[in-house]
Amino acid sequence: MRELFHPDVQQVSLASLLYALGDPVRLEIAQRLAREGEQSCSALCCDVAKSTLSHHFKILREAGVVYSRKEGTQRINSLRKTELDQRFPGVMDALLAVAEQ
Amino acid sequence: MRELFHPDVQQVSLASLLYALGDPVRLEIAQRLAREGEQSCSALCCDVAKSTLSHHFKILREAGVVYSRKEGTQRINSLRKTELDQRFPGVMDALLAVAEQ
DNA sequence: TCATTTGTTCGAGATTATCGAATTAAAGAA
DNA sequence: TTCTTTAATTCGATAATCTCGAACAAATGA
Repeated sequence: MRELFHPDVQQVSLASLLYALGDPVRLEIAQRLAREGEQSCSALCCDVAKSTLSHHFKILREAGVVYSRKEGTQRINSLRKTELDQRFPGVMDALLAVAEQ
Repeated sequence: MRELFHPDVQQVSLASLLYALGDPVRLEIAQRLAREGEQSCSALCCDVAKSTLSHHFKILREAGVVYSRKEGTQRINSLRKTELDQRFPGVMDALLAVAEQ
């Protein structure tokens, strides 16, 4: 498993961020990473094929939402909250607060 | 031109809202409606075909972002800000503030 | 070395996006 | 009324993206 690409969040557009979060599965992943902290892809298993989940993580990574580091045979994902807050002040907090209901 | 469907914003999911705003053209439309007030589709002309623009408006309408009323040969669009604020507290304000930069 | 676990990549079929052309609807002029 | 203009939607075709299962790759441990 080779290292994955992570963009500089400062280079990410708001539309890209919203696109990444504009899918029920991806939004739930972001929400759970925020609430439960970093975890592996399999721990976040949603009811989609694992290849589809991999695709969703790729989109989240490329939008700067998620950072994935490898640890053994798995990949641990975390929300890039600090960087997102810097680039998009108030946005993640508002989204996560609404998603909490 | 028949009347168009407008959903109850309370029934709209956060993912649907983000999906609708997760496109550069649609995000710009929402942003301009917020800043400049209601206006016709043609006044908002972006550099896409008008059939594509019509498609974008349909998505914005169905996500509860935009209300369109007919006036003569044109359609006047407005942001459903009050209802969006009620359903998604703080979200539109945060997005519009970031989009301002 | 071999099997297991965890994810990614590949290839195919389904869904969605974009465009130009045709259509509909309202308004105004002849 | 009939014709023209303006504004936007709908249609049909092509392009791009999504989802899935199957195959593959990389690290772990028996």
